[in-house]
Amino acid sequence: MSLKYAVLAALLEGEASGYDLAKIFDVSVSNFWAATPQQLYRELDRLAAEGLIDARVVPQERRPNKRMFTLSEEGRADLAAFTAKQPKPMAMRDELMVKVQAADVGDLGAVREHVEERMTWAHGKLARYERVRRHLLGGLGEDEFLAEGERVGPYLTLLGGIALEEEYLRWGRRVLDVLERRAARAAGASDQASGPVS
Amino acid sequence: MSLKYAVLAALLEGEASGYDLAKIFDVSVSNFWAATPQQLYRELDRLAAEGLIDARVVPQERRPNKRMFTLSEEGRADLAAFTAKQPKPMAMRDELMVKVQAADVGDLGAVREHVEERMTWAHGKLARYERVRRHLLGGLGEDEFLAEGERVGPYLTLLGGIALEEEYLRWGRRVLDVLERRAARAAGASDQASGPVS
DNA sequence: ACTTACATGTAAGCGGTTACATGATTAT
DNA sequence: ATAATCATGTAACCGCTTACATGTAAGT
Repeated sequence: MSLKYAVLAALLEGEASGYDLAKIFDVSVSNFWAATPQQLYRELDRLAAEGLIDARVVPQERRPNKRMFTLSEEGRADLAAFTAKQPKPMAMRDELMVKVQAADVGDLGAVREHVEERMTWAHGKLARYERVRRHLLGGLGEDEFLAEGERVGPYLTLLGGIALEEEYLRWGRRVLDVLERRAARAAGASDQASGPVS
Repeated sequence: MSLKYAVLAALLEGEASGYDLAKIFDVSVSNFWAATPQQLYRELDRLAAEGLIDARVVPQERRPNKRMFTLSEEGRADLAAFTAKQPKPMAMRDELMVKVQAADVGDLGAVREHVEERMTWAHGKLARYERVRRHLLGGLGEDEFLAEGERVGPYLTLLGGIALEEEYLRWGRRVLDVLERRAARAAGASDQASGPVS
């Protein structure tokens, strides 16, 4: 129900095609709103039908035509009204956490690998976030930007995303440490079962 | 598709009714998997039909009968196999973040209030997590528990939840600080427009 | 008197996911 | 050669959310 507003908020940054939005959602919005390209295309159709965004078709010679979308005045007003309404609580779904929760009765080694992969991913995300951050700051120092910049919203949500990934990394290191000790203990226990080495 | 495994993992803790699970999901699983009671009741029906959990009806005199569920051997095996499979990436949907993202063109004061409310909520959640934590540790020190405890999974996901909420609080303080300065600046700008106070 | 806890259920509708389909261009 | 980028779209299905429905008992 409010992918709608995530899209309108993304269009505050300026005109974009469905494809552009898919990328934007992938690199910077994904930290608080997940959406697939298909969802975006359908949502854009609806928003255009509602008059909250304006669409224009840009013919291209060597590529498929594209539709570029801009926020309409109605869309901007609707978005502004949305900011005043009570937000729904955050909804999260993370399979990795379910696997960690069940790690003791599952495959300890596999879970450790999953955690490692997620940490690698987090590093990549942080690198991309850092680039977005520099782009947003546009050469200004953070304090200057926060005091003088036109829009701080995207910067603040980005800070949230960065903090989240960094926290994820700290947590991941802890988990790996504990699970490794578990695996060692299990190995030790089976050594004992088959007779300790004198 | 894998509320399924979140439920099976929750049943590792022991027999529970749908109602019990709703509470468990509310106080400790919610940090990585959101589910409503209705979802749980339907999922439990399915899991029982699949033979992954065993159900028994407990007649009660002064209350509605309840169905108590336990993980079956098949369920335990299925869950163990699940831990070895590649996890899907985390999916998050947070309206508050969308509102912060659009704060500059929306209602600054309302957004600040939303952030404050969410911080109050986070404090409550942390207090509950702390209680769950002490319960899990069962009097042991953390290091002891991690080395000797039977199951560390639930403790590790709890640590993740705690870290997440603490991070949320730090981020929230930052956001409030910046948005307050914005509001002050806006007030200052309108002072200037209507003539500064000498 | 009112609210919270206990304990489950049906049904409609919306939103999200997955599979499939097309087809040129640019980079490795 | 192969993969990735650009650029959209349809259709089917599954899962999730919301509203409604029921009824007792204990606590404030």
